[in-house]
Amino acid sequence: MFADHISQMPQECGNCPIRHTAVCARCNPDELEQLDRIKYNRSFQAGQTVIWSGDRMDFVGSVVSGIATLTQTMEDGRTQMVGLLLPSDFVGRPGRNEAAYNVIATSDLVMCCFRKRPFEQIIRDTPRISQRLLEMTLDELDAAREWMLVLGRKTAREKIASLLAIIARRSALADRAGPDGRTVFDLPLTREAMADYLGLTLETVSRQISALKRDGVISLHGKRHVTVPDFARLLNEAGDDVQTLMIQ
Amino acid sequence: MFADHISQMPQECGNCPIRHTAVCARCNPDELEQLDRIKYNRSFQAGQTVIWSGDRMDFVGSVVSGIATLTQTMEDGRTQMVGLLLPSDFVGRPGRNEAAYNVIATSDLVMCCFRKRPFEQIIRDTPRISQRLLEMTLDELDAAREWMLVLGRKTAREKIASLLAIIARRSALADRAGPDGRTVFDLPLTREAMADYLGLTLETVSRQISALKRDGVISLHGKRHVTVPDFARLLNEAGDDVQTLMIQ
DNA sequence: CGCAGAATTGATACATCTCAAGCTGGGTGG
DNA sequence: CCACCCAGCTTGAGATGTATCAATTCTGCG
Repeated sequence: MFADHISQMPQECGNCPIRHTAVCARCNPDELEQLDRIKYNRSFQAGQTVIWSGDRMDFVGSVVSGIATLTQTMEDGRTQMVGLLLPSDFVGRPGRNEAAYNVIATSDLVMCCFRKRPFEQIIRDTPRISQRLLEMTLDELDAAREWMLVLGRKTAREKIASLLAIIARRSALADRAGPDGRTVFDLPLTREAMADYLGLTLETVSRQISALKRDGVISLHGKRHVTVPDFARLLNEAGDDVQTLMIQ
Repeated sequence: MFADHISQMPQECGNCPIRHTAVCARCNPDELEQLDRIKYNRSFQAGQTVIWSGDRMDFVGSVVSGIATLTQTMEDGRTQMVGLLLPSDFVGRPGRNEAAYNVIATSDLVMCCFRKRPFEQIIRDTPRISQRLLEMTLDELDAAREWMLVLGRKTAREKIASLLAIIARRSALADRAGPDGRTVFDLPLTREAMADYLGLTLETVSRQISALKRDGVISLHGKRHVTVPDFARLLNEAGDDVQTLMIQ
């Protein structure tokens, strides 16, 4: 097969694309230097598994570029995605030795990894890092709770609309071009991955995307490139309170 | 109606039931003294709302005794529970001014509240507190992700079995009496609250509890007192990997 | 060109919801 | 002290949304 992973020389933090958004966002030069000493880059190809649930994990790290998913699996194969990792998102848990979830590269992926033991020591000594990690973890918890509402109470159509809205908002590619407020972005997930995100089957995902297209809520160019002519309408289809959400 | 809330004199931290499990768990006497200066107790009656989503929130705090729920609501009234708060659980988010969820007392409830501004200053200055908060937040995130698997991929019967197992494990009342390994505990939730936890209707909850009873997985004494003759069987009904989970 | 993975579409099955009717047990007031 | 009340719960019958099983149809790529 392919090389299990492809090590790369550490990059300069100075021109790192996630320098001001990742766990190191608020580090001063001295703290950055400390992290630099224990870091290394790893690259993965689309489809590769970064780590299996239950495996020993001797690093934590940040997604530098690309997309990965966090999934849980039941014995009979039912799969639920529990995290969607975009650049600057943090992977792994300080103080835990084994991975709790499968981490899979959905696209080609670059990660900035820190050796776990020294990283644990650094967060003990460096409040600016542990507080940034707390902030990021609280954000993830909020996102997880929003996701729980989607999983527990929304219809298939609302789920798809919610996912599209979430991806549009998180995706750096998304921008409202022109005064008409169209939103354009690429879907980073297959239909099956979307199904695992939303607790649906891939057939239901496909049908609901077709329905949203038929109803003019979205239009597709290819399978992955999405245009949303009216973002408020999409939020409305998601069952969200449009007033509250458009403000941000 | 009732008094909106009933203030009480702060209790001594020394004999506080959550002294060694809450956010203050690892404080030294000096740090405890700092927290003591900004804390106050509040009591709520069963059914009372602690705070509404969107309301200004000028405190954070810990559940001292009793049970509360965190819920999200859609405009049409659909409700999803996103947190179940037991003694020592933390409520509120440092750095946020408005509540993101409804917090409702399910039983009579006592909270140890900290004024938000000074608390935010203290966690900036006191690594032992912010690191304990990070640890608790990571635990909550893990619980939320487990819950997402339940919501997204489990059947109604598995959902009920999962909830019973979760409550049994978290409940202080639960104990394996005798060598036969029976587990006994009280349900702290109505059928409707269980439905909101699991993304079901209360009728489905009722039917599935009846089915588990009929099949001998559980027995009920009254509506709330549960006996589990064989905990491994309950975990099996929950769709969980029994090998992994019984070890803890 | 033709293959393989990804996606779409159709027909049917079934789990859960919805609507509706009773039941139960603990508290209250006559 | 008993009857009644009512929130919480159970059970039933039928409706419905999503899953399942099964063909096709795309699409990108060697």
